[in-house]
Amino acid sequence: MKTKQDTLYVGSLAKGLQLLRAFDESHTEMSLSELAQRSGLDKSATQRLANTLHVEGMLDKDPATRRFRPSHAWLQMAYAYYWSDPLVGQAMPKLISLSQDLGETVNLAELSGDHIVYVSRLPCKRTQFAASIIGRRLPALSTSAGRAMLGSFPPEERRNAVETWPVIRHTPATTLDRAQIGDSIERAAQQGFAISEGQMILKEIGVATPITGHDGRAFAAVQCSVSAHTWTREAIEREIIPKLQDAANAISPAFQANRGTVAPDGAR
Amino acid sequence: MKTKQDTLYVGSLAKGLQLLRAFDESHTEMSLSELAQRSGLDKSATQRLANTLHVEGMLDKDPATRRFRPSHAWLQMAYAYYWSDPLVGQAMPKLISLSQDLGETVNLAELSGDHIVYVSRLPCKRTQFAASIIGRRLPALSTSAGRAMLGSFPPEERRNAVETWPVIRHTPATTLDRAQIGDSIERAAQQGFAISEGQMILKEIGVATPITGHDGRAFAAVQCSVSAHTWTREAIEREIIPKLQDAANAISPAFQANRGTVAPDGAR
DNA sequence: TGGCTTGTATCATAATATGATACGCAGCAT
DNA sequence: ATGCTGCGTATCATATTATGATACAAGCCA
Repeated sequence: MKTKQDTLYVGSLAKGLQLLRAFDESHTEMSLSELAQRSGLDKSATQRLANTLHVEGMLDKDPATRRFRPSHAWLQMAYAYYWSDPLVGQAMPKLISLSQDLGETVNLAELSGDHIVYVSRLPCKRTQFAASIIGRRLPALSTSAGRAMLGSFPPEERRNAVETWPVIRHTPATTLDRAQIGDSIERAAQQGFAISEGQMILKEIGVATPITGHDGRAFAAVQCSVSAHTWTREAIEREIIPKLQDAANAISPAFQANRGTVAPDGAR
Repeated sequence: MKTKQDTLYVGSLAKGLQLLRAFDESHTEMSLSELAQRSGLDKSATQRLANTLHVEGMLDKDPATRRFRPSHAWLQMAYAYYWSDPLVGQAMPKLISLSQDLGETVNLAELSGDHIVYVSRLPCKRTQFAASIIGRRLPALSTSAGRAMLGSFPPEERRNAVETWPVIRHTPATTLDRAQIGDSIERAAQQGFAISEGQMILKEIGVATPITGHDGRAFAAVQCSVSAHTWTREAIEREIIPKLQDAANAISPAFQANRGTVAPDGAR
């Protein structure tokens, strides 16, 4: 397979990254052969690359079971990321206040292609584990944050997103009908906030307001997750939305440089 | 340079990782030549490897300035890490309660060689930015968490650590005298908790209690950071320590498998 | 014991990464 | 304008480097 580009593309490195990517929610530690399977590399390659990653401190290896798992270095990557993302530093203090004020879980989400990524999470109430850890990537169309952001896009782009961006069923309540999703975004565009219900977890309501750059285009959102058992839509609009909007507006100052996440040249 | 081991060590991959490691607090986005400088690789290598990382989505590249920076993928690494670390899932709920209860910043720290790593952070009060983000790595000897953990080690090992583990001055108040550090750890061993003051940030007090495995050996700690302006040592011992200990004890159930972070064979 | 799977080690081969070099394009000072 | 310098990009012949088939060892189950 000559695959991608040519020179100035180092296959070995790419394969090593494949190994790293083989770890996820349901594959938290793997034997050599599992790794080989999941990464699609042959045994020898896996052996060499995994060993390298181990020696370099990217993978821990249980001396007894010989299984690999992510090392602390994976957390340090997040640490480095935070410093590099100008938004985080700006937003964090306001998010903390907001979280204290609301007493509910508050998140910061950024757009990443057609998904959103939770960049910062401040869990308050007891909450689902997955809802308390950063780096989670979800289809933008299925999240309040994604919809809030899309609401700030020009209509044409918005339509295109609604038609082509991915949607995956996570709960029985996940909206798969793109027309409905479009409506939701339309409403977000008019009201300046988005509410979604039970899209990822049943009985979980997401509320989000967009953080916009100087061009009025959103690239992030302040999001809040509450339980449908204790909150009604009216109460949310009355007590949460205003504070969310204040926070988002406080954060959206002079973010001229919207993160230039452009696909590498022609590829992908 | 034949350097490390031999076959079954893939140099290109290692070099790629070097590039990733070149990013830190003070180097958040870099041009090609900066990257080359900081990683010690020649221009061509840097070019090829950085390009590969970009194509693979590990580095974003600003199309205008041509500078590289960490991509969202770096956060997803943290996401994967969390699932792989059994401690986090166990601890998170208790930490959230604790944080709500205390109204102060609560952290979960793990031992990583002679350093500690903040694995989870729940910022409450307005706090230093660095104190609110995960993955931070600090010399164990200079932190309350590290000292609390060391307190659970057998005396011989403890002594060895006090003598050989690294210490770096971060504030004028950082304790550099190893005898004093030894005393502090001694006290931690007896009392079951450690308090440190102004080690990393002036006027910041750290309190920590160890999370121990079945063998009585600590591998993590619950930590709390408070301001010296509003807290006295007495108040801390009276109001914070008991709750910290409760939390730590609640978390330390049957953690038989203490994280086998062993140095790769003979190397390093 | 024998057959299975999984981790580890070895080795000849050529494919792959290498890094020197050259080009184009900025910005900047003259 | 002109020439200089620094930077990102592209090219190419070379041999260093990664490759993956194979063989060996160790544990596990029947």
